[in-house]
Amino acid sequence: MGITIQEASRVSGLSTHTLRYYEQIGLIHEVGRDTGGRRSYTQPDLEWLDFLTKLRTTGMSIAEMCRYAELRRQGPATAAERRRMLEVHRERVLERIAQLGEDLAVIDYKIDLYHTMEKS
Amino acid sequence: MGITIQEASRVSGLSTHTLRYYEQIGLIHEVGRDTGGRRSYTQPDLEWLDFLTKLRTTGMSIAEMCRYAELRRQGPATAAERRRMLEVHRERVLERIAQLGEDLAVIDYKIDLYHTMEKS
DNA sequence: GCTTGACTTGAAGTGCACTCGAAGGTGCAG
DNA sequence: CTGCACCTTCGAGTGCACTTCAAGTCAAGC
Repeated sequence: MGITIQEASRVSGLSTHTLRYYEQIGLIHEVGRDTGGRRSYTQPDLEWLDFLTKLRTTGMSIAEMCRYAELRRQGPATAAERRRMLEVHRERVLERIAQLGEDLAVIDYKIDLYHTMEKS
Repeated sequence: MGITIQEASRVSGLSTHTLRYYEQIGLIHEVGRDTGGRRSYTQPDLEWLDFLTKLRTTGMSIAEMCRYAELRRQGPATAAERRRMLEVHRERVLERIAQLGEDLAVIDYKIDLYHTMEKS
């Protein structure tokens, strides 16, 4: 019914180690097991992993992701709180992008200086 | 002539610990000392720290910054190599910004979903 | 039936970038 | 002259996010 940890690793881009680690700390809840006790990842699992990865790459800490995952497990009653978490995170990402843009401008300026130096 | 490590910390936004650490690993070369052997930071030191901080916040590793600092110490002959390092880094930053933008769109979409959920 | 390779678990280890602690030196206020 | 804050060096410690290890289990191919 689901796919193996190897395939889930390939699809999600996370190592099998990381997949087990995420499960252990409660980021992915109760991944199903086949008859031999092996993990079996479903489509919803993979979609959740995908979203988790986006939170990670945008700089959310594992601890905060755990908090979000826990709220999610508690069901629809926590929807508003989860939304607020995402909104707070969204602001952080916007700030980060703005900061990167500023710093990039300085780096560009430096590169230009080097070009000028090399030509003269 | 220069300022104390406390003042340099305030101006640069780096802790005194970090300033000493950066010096120890060779990121800032030969910070001057006063008669009592205390560090004395000059304006060029502070400008260099500022640039280092921009490299850091844009994700350059300490190891790569050390490499850049070493080239800088070797003088103008290494200018082209330093420029190339910055150009490579620049590409990484651009990619990072693009990635953040994409992920942000997904987060925005999720926030929207929550709004819809809450209204219905 | 036996080997091979991928799976399971829990615990220990790694790398990065700091961050802190210990032990001692310096300079100024009272 | 004494206390006190702040400086020095060097080495050890911390937190995060994995990553690897050790020891054992299971299914498929020869």
